[in-house]
Amino acid sequence: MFDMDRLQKQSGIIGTSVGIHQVLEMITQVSPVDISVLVTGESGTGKEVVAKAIHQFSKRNNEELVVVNCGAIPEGIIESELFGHKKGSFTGAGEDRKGYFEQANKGTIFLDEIGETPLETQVKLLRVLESGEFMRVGEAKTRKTDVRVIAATNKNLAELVNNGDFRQDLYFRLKTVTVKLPSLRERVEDINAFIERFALEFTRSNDIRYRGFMPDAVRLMKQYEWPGNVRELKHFVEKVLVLEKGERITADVVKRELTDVLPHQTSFNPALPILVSKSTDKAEIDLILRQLFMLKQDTELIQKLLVGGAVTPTTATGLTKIEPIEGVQIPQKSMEIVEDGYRFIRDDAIGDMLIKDLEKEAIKRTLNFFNNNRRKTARSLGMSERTLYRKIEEFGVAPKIKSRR
Amino acid sequence: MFDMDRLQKQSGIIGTSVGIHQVLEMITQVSPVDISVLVTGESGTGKEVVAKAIHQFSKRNNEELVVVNCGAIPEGIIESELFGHKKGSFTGAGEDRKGYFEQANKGTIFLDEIGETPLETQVKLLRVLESGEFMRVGEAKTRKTDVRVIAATNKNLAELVNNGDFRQDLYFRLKTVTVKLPSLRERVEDINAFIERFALEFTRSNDIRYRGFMPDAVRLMKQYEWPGNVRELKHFVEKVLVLEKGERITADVVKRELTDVLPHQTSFNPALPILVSKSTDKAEIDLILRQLFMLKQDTELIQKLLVGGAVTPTTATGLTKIEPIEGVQIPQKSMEIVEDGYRFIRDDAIGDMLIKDLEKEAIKRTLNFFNNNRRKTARSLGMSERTLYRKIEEFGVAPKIKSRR
DNA sequence: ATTAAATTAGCCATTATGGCAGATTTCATT
DNA sequence: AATGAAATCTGCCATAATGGCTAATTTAAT
Repeated sequence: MFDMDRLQKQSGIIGTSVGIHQVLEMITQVSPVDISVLVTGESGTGKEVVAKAIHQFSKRNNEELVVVNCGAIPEGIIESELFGHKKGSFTGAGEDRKGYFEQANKGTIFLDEIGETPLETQVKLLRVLESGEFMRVGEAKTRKTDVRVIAATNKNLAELVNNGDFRQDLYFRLKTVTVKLPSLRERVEDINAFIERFALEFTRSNDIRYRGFMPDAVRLMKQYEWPGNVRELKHFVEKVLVLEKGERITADVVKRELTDVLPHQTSFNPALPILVSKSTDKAEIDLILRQLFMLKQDTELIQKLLVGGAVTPTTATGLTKIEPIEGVQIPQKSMEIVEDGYRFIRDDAIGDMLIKDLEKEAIKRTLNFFNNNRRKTARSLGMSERTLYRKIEEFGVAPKIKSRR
Repeated sequence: MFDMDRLQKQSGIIGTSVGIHQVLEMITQVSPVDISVLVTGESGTGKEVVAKAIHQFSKRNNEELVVVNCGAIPEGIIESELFGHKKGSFTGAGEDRKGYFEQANKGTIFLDEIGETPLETQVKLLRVLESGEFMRVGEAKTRKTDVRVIAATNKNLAELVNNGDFRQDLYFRLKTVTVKLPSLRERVEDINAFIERFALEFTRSNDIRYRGFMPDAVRLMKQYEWPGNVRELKHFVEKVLVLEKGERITADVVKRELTDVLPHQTSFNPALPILVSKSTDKAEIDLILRQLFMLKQDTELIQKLLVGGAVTPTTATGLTKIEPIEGVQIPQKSMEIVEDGYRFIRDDAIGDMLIKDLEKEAIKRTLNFFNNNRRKTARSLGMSERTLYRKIEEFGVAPKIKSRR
């Protein structure tokens, strides 16, 4: 059994509450064992973080972890995505396309929102769970994969089974081991740690001064239900930090902002029309800041989707240019304002990575970039080929697949 | 000839109007025949939907459909994107790579906004259309591909030819078969179906109650010109649903919102900064709301463009290296990104930095982060303090200014 | 079939790292 | 002002890592 402190540190799981302690214990127990895991918990409780931790501390951690959000894949293509299909080649002439199960061979696949999977697909999931066998769409041949499955849901699967929306056999199969994540209300004592963590991360990466939260403000936050759990808390912390512009966060601020939060926050805030009944300049400015902040979150999502530059900025030609608004101090992500010499490392990584981490990632991704060509990778990174081979061995970062010319 | 109902159901083409009926007829006729198709119609009329339907019911439907928005690709890289390039032919071309025509071999390529293609590129398009032959950028070798081409434009190509902006030979080649999509004003009787469809989709996915549109409201909408066609109608439906907060949509609402529609809905109103500096009344508040709503739409447009604009998601899989255009296949790429280890280094740095560079930057910035505290920096980076001192000396990255505690 | 390029890993000299220690300085607390 | 803890800084030495070199093998292009 390995060190719980190390687990918590390396996995990024925050908290000292009993509930989270049980989760950590469960992770230490199930990680080394090649068994299916079902992670349950309300939306926003960190199911993916847990899945990642399990993979990280499993025997498969040098293999791939493939994360699939079953709820976000349209029904029409989900089987193709999961199991692959017989199609024209993408990377080579004549090769069929692999699905996620094939991609995750030897590794782990995380099926988030498993309760959203169509019934027809569930049959096939059960099969691959039990025997590792699957077939690509449009193909008769049975293929094999060796994948550890971690599934997650925020729904009551038993209820879905009763309703006929989920297969009982698959349900029993998945829930061999269940890790239940507590909601934020069930782990109130962890809120302090979350606040500090989110605040520091956000202020650090956005060049906002941070002066902390007043104790009574934190107390108020602990009394709130947080239907959106950790994710909602994160957004809330970030929001008030922006709105208060570097000042200490008081109970008044928290009270005001929490009472303005509606139970179901969607991508567009229906609170908007209610707030317009205020009439002061301050309220208007706050409203505008609030909305701009949410739009900023949307653009942040888009940035993430863009993967920091996989698409050149020129491909955005023709899009509306959003002008800075004079007189309104909106912090810009410092990634967009690159100081001289700070060019390679993400801002939010500073203070959060070992040199070894950097090295490993650099090697892995540069190898990818050069299609696993060792010579080119070594030259590009400024290390000897001999050393590269050793580090590939050390990090386990490249398959023994040959790549020539 | 196959079932028209099945076609309409599976393709998602909405409408019962004569115009749309003719389109469906045309699709049934051209789909099974390996012939080039030109899809014309105003912006927002659903040209891509038609292209997808044609592919779906063609003999090539088990092969790839590659969707390319020619208008969104910068002139400088369009030939590289379409035909591929030889490594080293320009900055960033780390390896040889295939273009869309090669990728779509045996399948279909949809060239949206074909009228935006540069003249020099048109020559090469004509060649690949006629003989299937093309050359990668920076390479002399002729390659072959077998691709069905569907092109689309909202421009009058004949006029472009007269102006010398489009090649006549390419034009004649493309317009062998033309599918002309009617504007929304030409198919007013389809507006009911669109409204219901958009309303249900939007309210369902955003947890908004839906109480329908009053008949006189719909009547008003049928009298509007809809310069932005179906796309504009969709945005309008969504907007009023949000502003009316689940109440039934009345003719007053429609009248108010339609008369408030600005001529260029995609532009950002620079007046906004001015407005925030004044006291506001209801009308101005409404204006603010509308501007903000349009901003939201802009971000939605960005998302759509990136996910579905240049390359269709169906081509996305098996990403083994970071390539600029493949970055557009965002959903799958982001799944790869959440793999363990892809967290610290900026994407555009890969292939462009030495390990020493990373190390130097990491040390420098982590020192900054810890206010020049050597002990904390060394611990954070996972190196000995002794080594840190040496590297500080080696890199010359810190002043001899003391910093304690 | 041929050839150049690439992969892979052993060997050994050189270089880098980390542990340790001690002198000195700085900071926070009382 | 006094005190103790924390931090800075650098020499020394054992160990670990790197890089140059080599050769056998494999792969891809022609």
